[in-house]
Amino acid sequence: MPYSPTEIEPKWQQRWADAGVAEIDVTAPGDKLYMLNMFPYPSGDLHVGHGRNYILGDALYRYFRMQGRAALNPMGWDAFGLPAENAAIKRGIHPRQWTLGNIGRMKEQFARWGILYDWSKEIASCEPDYYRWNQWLFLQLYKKGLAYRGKAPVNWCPQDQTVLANEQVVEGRCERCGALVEQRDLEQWFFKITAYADRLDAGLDTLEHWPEKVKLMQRNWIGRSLGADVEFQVPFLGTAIRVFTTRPDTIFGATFMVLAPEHPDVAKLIADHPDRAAIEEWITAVRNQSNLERQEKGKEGRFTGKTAINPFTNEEIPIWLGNFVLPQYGTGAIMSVPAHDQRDFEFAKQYGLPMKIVVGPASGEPLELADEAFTFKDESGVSVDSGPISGLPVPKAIEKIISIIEERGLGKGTVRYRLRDWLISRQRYWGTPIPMLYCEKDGLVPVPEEQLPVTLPLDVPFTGREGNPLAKHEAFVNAICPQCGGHARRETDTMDTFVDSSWYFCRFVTPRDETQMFDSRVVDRWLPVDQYIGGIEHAILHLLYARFITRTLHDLGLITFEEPFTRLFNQGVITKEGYKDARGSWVSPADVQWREEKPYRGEELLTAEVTKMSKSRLNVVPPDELIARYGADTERVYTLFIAPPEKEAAWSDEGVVGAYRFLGRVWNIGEKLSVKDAVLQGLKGEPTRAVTRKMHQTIHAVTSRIERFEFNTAISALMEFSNVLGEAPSREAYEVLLQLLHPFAPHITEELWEALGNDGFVLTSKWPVADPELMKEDTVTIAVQVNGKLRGQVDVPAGAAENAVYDAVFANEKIQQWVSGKDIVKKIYVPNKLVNVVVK
RNA sequence: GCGAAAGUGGCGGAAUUGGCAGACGCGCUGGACUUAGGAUCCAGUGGCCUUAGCCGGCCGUGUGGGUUCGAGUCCCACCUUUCGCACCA
Repeated sequence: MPYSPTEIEPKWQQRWADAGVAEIDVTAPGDKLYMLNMFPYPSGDLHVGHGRNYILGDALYRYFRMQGRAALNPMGWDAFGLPAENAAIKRGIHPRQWTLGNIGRMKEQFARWGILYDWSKEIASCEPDYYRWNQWLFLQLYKKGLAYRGKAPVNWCPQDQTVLANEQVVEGRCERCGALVEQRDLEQWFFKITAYADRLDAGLDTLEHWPEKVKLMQRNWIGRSLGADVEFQVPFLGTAIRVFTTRPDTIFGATFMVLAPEHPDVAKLIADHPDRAAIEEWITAVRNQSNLERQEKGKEGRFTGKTAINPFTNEEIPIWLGNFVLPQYGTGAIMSVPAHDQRDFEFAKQYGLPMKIVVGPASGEPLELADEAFTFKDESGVSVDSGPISGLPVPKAIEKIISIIEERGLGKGTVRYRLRDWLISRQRYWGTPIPMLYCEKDGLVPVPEEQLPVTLPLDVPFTGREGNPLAKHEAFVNAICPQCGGHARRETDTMDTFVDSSWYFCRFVTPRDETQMFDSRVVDRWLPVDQYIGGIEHAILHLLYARFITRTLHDLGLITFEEPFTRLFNQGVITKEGYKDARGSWVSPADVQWREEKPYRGEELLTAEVTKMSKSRLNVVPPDELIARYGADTERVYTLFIAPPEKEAAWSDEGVVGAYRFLGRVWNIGEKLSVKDAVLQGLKGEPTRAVTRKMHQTIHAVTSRIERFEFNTAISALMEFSNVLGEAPSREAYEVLLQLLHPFAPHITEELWEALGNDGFVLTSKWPVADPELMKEDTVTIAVQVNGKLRGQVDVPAGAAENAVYDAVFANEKIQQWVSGKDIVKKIYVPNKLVNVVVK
């Protein structure tokens, strides 16, 4: 019988499901292991690029099961979000219906890939029994002052008609739709993530099993910097303006001050300015610019006409307004040290402001300002012309000047963060309603916990215009104030979907609990998640929010851990060639003709570009055809074999057949072994010494490589083993091959396992253990170098004494040609398998 | 500009502690089987030279130096690419 995956795969998928092999009782004892793939947004059809993520997780899950671990592997749906609403507007289908339809299709797809999830724990964030706990969480944070409503300059996406978190703005554009983001002053809901900035930063040091890259990205995003707040007296105001600087050691070189145009003291400072109107006009223009526009326009400033006193030089320094000073960071005011800061330098040059050198190289050579500021950041620089800190290297100077600043009451050493509060409100329908009321009498009133959930009404019209459809739903908007019983208006903003995904991993262990967010005792047993798997695109947003919310849950006394994910793995994306026409539109591969190895559509030459697989680029490989032709096992093996899993990998339709041939060979060996013919019984005998050795080497290799996420080389080791087995089949070794191959190709291995007459699943069999003694080679090949050149090879028994190796080497005829009797052997090295003979 | 990672055949990629570079697979070449092959199986496959053939030799892991008996691997300098951040004082 030839290998026919389409016949065997559905059968085994059904059997696993019927046996409920992945369902786990979280209260039963066992060596727990919580595996988790980031729950997906149910956008519809999955392609082979998505498959990589889940196949990888499933292979690992099956491996841990065979190791005897009580492994939990749940799956759910990050089911709220904009695409559902856009589908509703475009196609008239309700977001819920669209979402549930996609979920159904994706579940089928997971099954066809042979992926095992514990579906008894499935959750969908768009269901009231899930999102009511979002609302409950919101109320707890509100009580603690960690959720608040505030007016702030926010990012507004004119395309999606909603505000965005800072994290969702990429290069000044909406991360989702690419529209240019505008700055607007709006009342919005925030989570006070900044209150946890220090803990989120410090916690990164405890994450030993996270990729360094992700930790670095988070660290940069949190942006902790040490420095000092210093007050500069402003005689005109009669008070001081406070600046933040990370380089207080350069304060003797602060020759002017720059305020953000939004700074609160600006109005007073320019009140009597002769050109007040012009300056105000400029300020308005700057305020309306996005960060991107500000940067593109270059540095611009206006002189206020007023001065401040440098507290160390006692000189009067001019106060300027500058578009490059950010209102949200530090105090919105800076002391400018043009000699030692590139931005200050450019500004000073542009407006002819004075510069003063106060740090020089440790060598003492004099400096001359040319086109750049000198930014000594370490011991390579020493303070000069700086009174009490002159002569000190930069780090020491910073330390000393801060203590002087504090002694003299001018300010203090401070830590500032780049991180800003998390804007969580969205003016969209398909999300968790924020459980707040606006009472005409009592103002802002939280919805009492016993009234949760605030259910999202389903009967709303989707026009795509005039903002949030929820606001037009009278029955939803009108409410009764729980405090005074009078009329209240319900908050119609919904929560950012990142709120949903910042605690879902806790819900999975007790997903049907109707009385609480989760059962703390069970959560404390199963969490933190032992192995979290997902794309690098979540390195900042999701992972930072999840770490933040986990800490708030900890502080609420609900859990005892602070970091939600012990190990993190980010798989790389799958790429494929796409084709663009002259206008830059993507062309369907079906319309591409190849002429002289170049892609054409009709007479038009197209350009080929390798990019991430995506629907819009028309370069997706749908798994259905692939599975119909080669089977899911082939896709699984190919996907894992293609490249190291953390790396980007280029999909190759030809490459797939390699995996298919490999499985075909494994199948054929099984055929030989299971034939009843007595003539072939000889094949079922004991494995030869060479096969036994290879078997143990392979067990060792596959085990250690799976543990290190080196799936590509784990599979190559299995290919080698099967090549050896093909020459000398043996049942014992073959069963081991099936077990080692199972995590990667579960269906074919189950089928062959059964054909050999075994009871039960391979999945539930015990992972083989390698015997180090049997792994060793009998002989060692010695390569001999004479004067650094390879001159011959000798086989010696493994573990031979040095003298025996030496004798064997010189008994070899070939080597003798290169060594004359007069030569003196100076050194002999026997590390593993290479002898190096050096002659004079 | 700042930060991080990576450069190995035609391609994806292997190479515990420095120890036979190119495992495994794709592709390619030749052969077998075929009405057919874009199916399957077998063999070969880094480059150059040498040989009737076996054998043999030289070069080779981005570039240039260094350490070492020995370097893809360690050290120094440089080049290139990718990714992340980007007026954060």
